[in-house]
Amino acid sequence: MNKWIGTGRLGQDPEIRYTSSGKCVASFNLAVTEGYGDKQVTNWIPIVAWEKLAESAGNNLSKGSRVLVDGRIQIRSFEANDGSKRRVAEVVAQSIEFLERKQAAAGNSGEIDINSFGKEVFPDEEIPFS
Amino acid sequence: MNKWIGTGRLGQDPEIRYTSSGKCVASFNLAVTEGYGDKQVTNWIPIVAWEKLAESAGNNLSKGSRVLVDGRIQIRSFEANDGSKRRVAEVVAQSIEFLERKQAAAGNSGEIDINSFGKEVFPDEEIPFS
Amino acid sequence: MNKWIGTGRLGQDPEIRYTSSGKCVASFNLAVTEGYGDKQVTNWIPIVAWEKLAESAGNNLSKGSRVLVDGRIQIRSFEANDGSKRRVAEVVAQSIEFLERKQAAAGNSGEIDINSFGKEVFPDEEIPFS
Amino acid sequence: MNKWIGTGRLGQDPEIRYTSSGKCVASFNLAVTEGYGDKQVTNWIPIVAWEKLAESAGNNLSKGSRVLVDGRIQIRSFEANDGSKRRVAEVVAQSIEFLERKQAAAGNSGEIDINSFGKEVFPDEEIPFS
DNA sequence: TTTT
DNA sequence: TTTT
Repeated sequence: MNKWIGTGRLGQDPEIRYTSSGKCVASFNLAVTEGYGDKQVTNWIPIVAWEKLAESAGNNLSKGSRVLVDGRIQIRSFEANDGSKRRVAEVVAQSIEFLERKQAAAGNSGEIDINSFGKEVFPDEEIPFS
Repeated sequence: MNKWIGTGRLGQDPEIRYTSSGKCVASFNLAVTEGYGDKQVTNWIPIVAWEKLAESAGNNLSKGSRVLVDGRIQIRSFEANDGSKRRVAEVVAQSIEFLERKQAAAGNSGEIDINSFGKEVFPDEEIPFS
Repeated sequence: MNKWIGTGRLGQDPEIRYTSSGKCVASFNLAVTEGYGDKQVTNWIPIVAWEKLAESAGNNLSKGSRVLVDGRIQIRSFEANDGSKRRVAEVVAQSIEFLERKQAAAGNSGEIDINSFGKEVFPDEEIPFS
Repeated sequence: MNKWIGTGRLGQDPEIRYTSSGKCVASFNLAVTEGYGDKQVTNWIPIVAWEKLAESAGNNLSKGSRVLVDGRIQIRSFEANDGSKRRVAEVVAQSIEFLERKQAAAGNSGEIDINSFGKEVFPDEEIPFS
C-alpha cells in the first residue's frame, strides 16, 4: 500500500503538457495547511495527474481551487542542471475531487482576474524527498 | 488533511539520533512495492518518527522488518553542501504498526541473517520532492 | 489500523445530545456519493462526534453542508425494541473538515433554503452493519 | 470519497459463494484491534470481496490470517426473517494485502490444526450500521 | 505560490 | 469469532 490523501488549494493554475506519445500530464503544487491559529503549517506538495484526470484538472481547476487528492508517492530520478543525478518525489493522483471549481475567466464576470497580473516566479526547481 | 498510509520493509536499521533538547528521532527508508509480477515498482520512501514512537522503532525494528506506517508528508528546508537552499520531503510517522519485529542478532539462532540479503547503498543524499 | 475517510453532505442538521456526565455528542447521516452519471451510488453513512468536535459540528454544520470526515468504524451493541440484542456500526469522527459551513437561516438572505431540497425520511432506525 | 483502510485478523475462514451469474464472492469478519494493554478494543468488521480478489482470498487466507484491507463502506438493503426491511453495512474490499497467508492444512505439518475442532456458532445475523 |  |  502506498496511499496519500490530502486537501489543499492550488498555488497556481495547473500546468498542462503532453508527452511525445500524446499523453496529457497536469502538474501543480498544492498548499496543504494543517493546524489552527498560530500553529498553522503549510506544506507545498507537488501533484501530477495523467490522461483523463489531467485533462479534467486542466478544465476544472485554477489557482486557488480547493481539491481533495487521492494518490501515491512516487520517487522519480532526473538529471540536475549540473549533470548530477537526483531523485525527486511527488504525489501521482489517482482521483481528484473538486471542492471548488475554476473561477470564471476574466471578462466573463465583472471581476478583474487578479491572477493575470501575477509576476511571481516559480522556479522549475526540484524539491528533494528526504 | 495530509495523510499517508503505506506498507513496506526497512532498507536499513533505523537510525536513532537525539536533538540538542534530548528528543529522540528515528529515520529509515521504506521500500514500498506495488504491482505484481513484472509490473512491480519499488519506491524508497524516507520515514521520520519522533519521541516515544522513535524509541519504539529503534527497539522493535531492523533492516528488513515489515511495517505499516500512518503519517503525513512534510517538506523541510535545508542547506546543501554547495550552500544552496533546498527543500526535501519525508513522511513524518504518526503511528507505526509492526508487522514483523526485530530479528534476533545473527548467530543467536539458526535463522538466516536478514542483513545478508541486500547490498544496496543508501547514500545519505537528500531525495528531492517534486 | 481502522481508518475511514469520506466526503459527503449532511442529510439533516446534526443532532446534539449530552451524556449524563455532560459530554456533548453529535450525530448525523452523511450522503456519500461515488461514481459518475448513471453509475452514481449514494451510501448514507452514520457519523458520530464527541466533545469539542461535536460542539463544533453543531455550530458549523447544517443539513446539506459538505464535509470531509476522518474517523474509524465502531460496532456498538444495543437492545432492540423487541428486547433482542443487536449490533450497529457507525463512523466515529476523529476530525471533520468543513467544506461548506452552516447556511444562514431561511429568510435572512436571498439564498435558497437548503432545507427545502429534500423530503427523505431518516427514521431513527438502526442500520445494520454486515 | 469513501475509503476504509484497516488491519486485522480473520475470525473464520473466508466464506466463498457464487452468484447465479457465476461471480465469486468472499466474505469474512475481521477483528480490528486498537489501543494497548487494558485499553484494547476490538471491532468485528464484515468484509466482502468480489471476483478475482474473492478467489485470491479463498486461496490465501484462513481463520487467524492477518490482512490489510483497502475498501469502501457499503450500505445494503435486505429482508429480515420477520419480513421487515433492514439495511446492513459492510466493507467492500478493493484490495487486500496478505500480511500472513493461509496455514498449511492439518496433516501437512506436525501441528494439530486446532481450528478443525471449533464448535463456535457464527449466527448469520446481520450487524446493523448506525 | 493557495486560502481562512 | 481473531490475535498479541
